[in-house]
Amino acid sequence: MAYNFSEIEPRWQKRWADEKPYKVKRDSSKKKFYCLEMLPYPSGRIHMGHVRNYSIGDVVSRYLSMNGYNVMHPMGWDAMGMPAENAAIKSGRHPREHTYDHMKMMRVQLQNLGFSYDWDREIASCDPEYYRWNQWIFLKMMEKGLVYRSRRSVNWCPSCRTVLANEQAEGGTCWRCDSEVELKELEQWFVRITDYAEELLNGLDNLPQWPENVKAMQRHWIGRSEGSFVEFQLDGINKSLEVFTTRIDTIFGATFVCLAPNHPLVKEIREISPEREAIDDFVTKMNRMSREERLASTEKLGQFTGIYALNPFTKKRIPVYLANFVLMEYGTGAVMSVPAHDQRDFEFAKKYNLPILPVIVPEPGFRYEEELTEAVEATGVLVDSGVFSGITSDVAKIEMNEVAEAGGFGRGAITYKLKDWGISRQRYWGTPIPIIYCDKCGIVPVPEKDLPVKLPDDVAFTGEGGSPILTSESFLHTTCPRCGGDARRETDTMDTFMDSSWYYYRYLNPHLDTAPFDVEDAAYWTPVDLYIGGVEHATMHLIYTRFFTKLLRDFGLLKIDEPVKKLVTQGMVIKDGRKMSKSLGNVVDPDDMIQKFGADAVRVFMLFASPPEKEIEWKDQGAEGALRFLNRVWNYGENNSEIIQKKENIDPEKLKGEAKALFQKLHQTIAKVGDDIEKRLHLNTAIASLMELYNLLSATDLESQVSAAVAGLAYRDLIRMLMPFAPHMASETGRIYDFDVSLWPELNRKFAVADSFTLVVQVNGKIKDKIEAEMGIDSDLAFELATASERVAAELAGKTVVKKIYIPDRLLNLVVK
RNA sequence: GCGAGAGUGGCGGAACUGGUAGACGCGCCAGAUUUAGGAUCUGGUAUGCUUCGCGUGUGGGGGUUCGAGUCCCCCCUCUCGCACCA
Repeated sequence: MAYNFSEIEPRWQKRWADEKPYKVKRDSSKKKFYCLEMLPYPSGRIHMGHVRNYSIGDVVSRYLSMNGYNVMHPMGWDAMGMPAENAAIKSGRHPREHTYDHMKMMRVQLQNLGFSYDWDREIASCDPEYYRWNQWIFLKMMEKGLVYRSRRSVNWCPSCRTVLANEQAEGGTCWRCDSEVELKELEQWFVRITDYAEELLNGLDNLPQWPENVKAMQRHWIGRSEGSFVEFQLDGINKSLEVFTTRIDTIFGATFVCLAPNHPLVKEIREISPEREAIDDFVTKMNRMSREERLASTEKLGQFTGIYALNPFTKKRIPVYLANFVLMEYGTGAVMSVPAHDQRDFEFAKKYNLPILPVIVPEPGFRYEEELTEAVEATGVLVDSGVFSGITSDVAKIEMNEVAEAGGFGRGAITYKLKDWGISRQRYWGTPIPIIYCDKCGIVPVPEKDLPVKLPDDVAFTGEGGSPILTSESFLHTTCPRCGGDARRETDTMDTFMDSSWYYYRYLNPHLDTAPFDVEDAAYWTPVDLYIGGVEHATMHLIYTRFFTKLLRDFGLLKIDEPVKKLVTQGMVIKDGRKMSKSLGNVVDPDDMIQKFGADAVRVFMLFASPPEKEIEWKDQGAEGALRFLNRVWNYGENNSEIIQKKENIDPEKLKGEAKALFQKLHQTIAKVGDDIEKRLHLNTAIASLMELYNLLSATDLESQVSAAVAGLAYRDLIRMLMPFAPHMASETGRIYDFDVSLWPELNRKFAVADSFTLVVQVNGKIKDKIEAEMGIDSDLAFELATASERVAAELAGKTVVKKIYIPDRLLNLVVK
């Protein structure tokens, strides 16, 4: 009879839910392993990406448990955020109801896949019991001076009606809804992540088990740049402007200065400039340009301001321009332009006929043409640079910084692309920022004893007039904790990336009400040993979460510097060569697949088709193949139940022939599968070798008693090794034939090697023959065997062997003349 | 443009330390079983030729080596990320 997954799988799932075999406790006598998968947003349905992500984690968790590790394997919900609130606006139902319904449905789906979570540790970030600690962390940060309020031009999504972090507005569009992002001035709460920029950058060097591309993305995101701030006095006005440059060594070649069109100084300049109208026109034109248009073209556009600046080194008077390529978000929003040595400045100078003045000789003997065709960006030796002429760029940078600092008009400086993290969101479904505004006392933090500040229920979800929280009278009005007078609450909520920055610490003590988590539990369980998730979180979540770990460490709660030892970013699950999406109509639903092939087959196919980092194409035929394999194994059991149940003692030393070969294959497989899971996470090759073991087992003749005994053993161990991949089928098999599937088979290294090998004989590097030989033979014996071969002998006839290269147990190469 | 990674049969992929290229699976072909289909089982499946054999072959070209999918140099293509970052 075929393996009846639709009866067997639910039965085991129920048993696991009832008996909780995956519940864990701190136990210092055991080696711990913290296996974490990125928690899902409760959208209502899990998708194939989740299935893949969680299947990988489940194999590792189950495998290590079977090997005696104390494995922490939790699951929870990133449950705040805009979709639930948007749904509430449409349906009138409270976001909480949506969210809890969704979590319930998805929990069932995850249980249907047989994942080994300790469900008693489940968390939901929308639970006040959880977000109370977001608020607590916020207050702690405030105590340490790590949060501040500031009026800033921020990324505003008109559709979501909220502020977005830079990371959430990459490419000028909202990361959630893709609408075009606008700039808007708002009072916001900011977190000083830039205080940790240097450590976040340097820490990457201590993460050898993180993928190189993720580290590169983070380095780029942090964007450290060494250079100088230099102040330029404006001619005839008592004002100065500050530029940032990494090439102060080229300052004698600066022939103009450029400002970002939205630079604050522009307002003042236009007041006194003869070019007032032209400035206004240009600024309007730039503002009108969409971000897309701006990105599409690299054409340099500029406008003379009518104002001149004085180069502090040369005292020369140079024009100040507005330029489209200068970004207000970076450095000071102003640059000194050295067209001879910067390509952008060069293009600008060409277009507006500004002088180009070379001041660097990149290599000895280099001559400048009458007319440059492009900027010379290499460093070298300074010329025409006053007292600095003749020294190298490197030295000049240091000396010029010193001169600038002594003269009070500049200094060496480091800038970052990383910005402080704006966490205010003008939405309801998030953690309330625990702040009270009092007319007398000003900004007052909510005292710790009053936490959590809970989300109010008396709100209307109309989709109009900003955050729904503004409709709650009970929430808005409060009393000042300092003076007791009337006061109002902060109505902004936190970016949900705050929630997900530390959730895996809360799993340790999900219901603790005196602290976010227990310090000693954290000392035992952290860091996370393996973290699996999508590469789309390479910058945002994975930078924030590293930042939070450093914060919590500095609060005295953690003893680690980095949260995650090994990071794996799994590839996408695609269909018909494309990303699955509703609009393409190529979405594969996990529930349908479970119904069709069973959870075990779905899991096995997902893991078998590709190594984790790579993309994977969903194919029903592939899942069919996985099911076929499980079925074959199942049927072998049914046909040979006696020998499987017998459990005879085997003396490996006395084995011969087929029995010995199978025994050796078994131990080779134990070694290989263990290595593949532990060292490389190549679950595809682990499954392949299990298939190989089965293929040999099914081909083994069971006539002799010894062979049958070894086959029984091999079958039981095969099932044990299948347990992490296909836990339902393995559990049921173990139950039927009465053996324990909770332990990984013990490896006998002595038998994990074969006793013969194929000696490959090459002559001048070309394969001439393959000869079966005993393991461990020496070079002379190998040569003897080789020359005994007719084909090799024919090759050697009449020639001299000049060199013999013998690679033990593999190959013999004879170099002949 | 910059950064990271990848190019191996019809397809997904394997080859871990420079040592038998194509494990394992999908698909396909043939056979067995079956009234038939499906399922199952057995065998075959890189390619060329003069096919019990010989040669060629890991995107292209060169190099190092007794030996290269693997190491080095140049080029091409693709994927991902960033993108006027001063």
